[in-house]
Amino acid sequence: MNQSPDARYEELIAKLRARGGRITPQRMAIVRILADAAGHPSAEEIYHQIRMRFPTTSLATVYKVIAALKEMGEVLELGFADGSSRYDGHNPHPHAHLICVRCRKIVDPRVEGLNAVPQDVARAEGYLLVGHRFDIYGVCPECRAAEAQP
Amino acid sequence: MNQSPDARYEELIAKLRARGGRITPQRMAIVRILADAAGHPSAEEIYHQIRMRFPTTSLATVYKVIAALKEMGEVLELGFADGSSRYDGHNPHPHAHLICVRCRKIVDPRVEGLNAVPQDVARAEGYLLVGHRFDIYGVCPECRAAEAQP
DNA sequence: GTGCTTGCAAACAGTTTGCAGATAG
DNA sequence: CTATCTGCAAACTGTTTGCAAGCAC
Repeated sequence: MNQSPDARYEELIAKLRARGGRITPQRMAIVRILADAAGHPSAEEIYHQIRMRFPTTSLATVYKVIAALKEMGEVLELGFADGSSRYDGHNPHPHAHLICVRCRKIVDPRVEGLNAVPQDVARAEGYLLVGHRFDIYGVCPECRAAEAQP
Repeated sequence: MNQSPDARYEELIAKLRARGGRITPQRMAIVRILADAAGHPSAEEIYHQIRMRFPTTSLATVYKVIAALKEMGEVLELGFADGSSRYDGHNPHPHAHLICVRCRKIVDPRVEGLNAVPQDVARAEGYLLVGHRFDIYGVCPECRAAEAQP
């Protein structure tokens, strides 16, 4: 999961093809953006980036390609209460996220001693574990500095 | 926070009044439902319960009253990716939730060794902690039994 | 050539808002 | 009496869907 953007790109394209999917220019571009992304882009952000190279690409296509990758378990969707979503194409397994409430930046922090918690809690209550989500909300260093002298 | 439904009801009404709010029959009924609720009702569920007693109450009023209680920090909103929300009128502080992906039931599980994690992670990354959210997804015992013989 | 994919536009759903009339204090 | 609250209906917003045309294989 700590592979290079290029390797991740090739992997996703190969998995799409193995599934019987067709490799269109739009799909290549969307997968490229997901593989290169340092952060957790939204559909709109992917859409705007795509438009630089393929100006006729539609937002609907972005959603459809992401949906296919989600079904394959290769993209993690972080859905928010306002109906918007952000996507992680690098690490599709549940992991903690640190979210700036001011600039909406999302990073993957290192978290200790959490791995067994979901399974332990589920078992204790008689549940079959399916997944989990752990979001920590805060103000990032840049936004703290910006708030200091507004 | 482990008070009786009646005490919680009185507390919420008193706080609404102290804020200069007016205590209408609709507000009394909505606060009653939140204070009595064992689970985490949705706006629709509150709306349906209200209608048994005050059949002219509108969904908009339910949302407006909940919004006022949220602003006062007395109700915790759990917003989901589909745009829907569930509300906890008992414990407005962030805490873990165990959510059945089949029947959507939400319970508050006991979780060990998590208290310091959000603050530790935020500090380690230079963030100012604002809050957090920890959802564990699973299939509840009742739904597991139901799935065994469909 | 076949059938998956694209792009447009309309639909969707829970929530929010504007406003006129009702009402708590 | 007057400012807040209610209820209706319309608006909002990111996402999803239906369908005809396009294109990968």
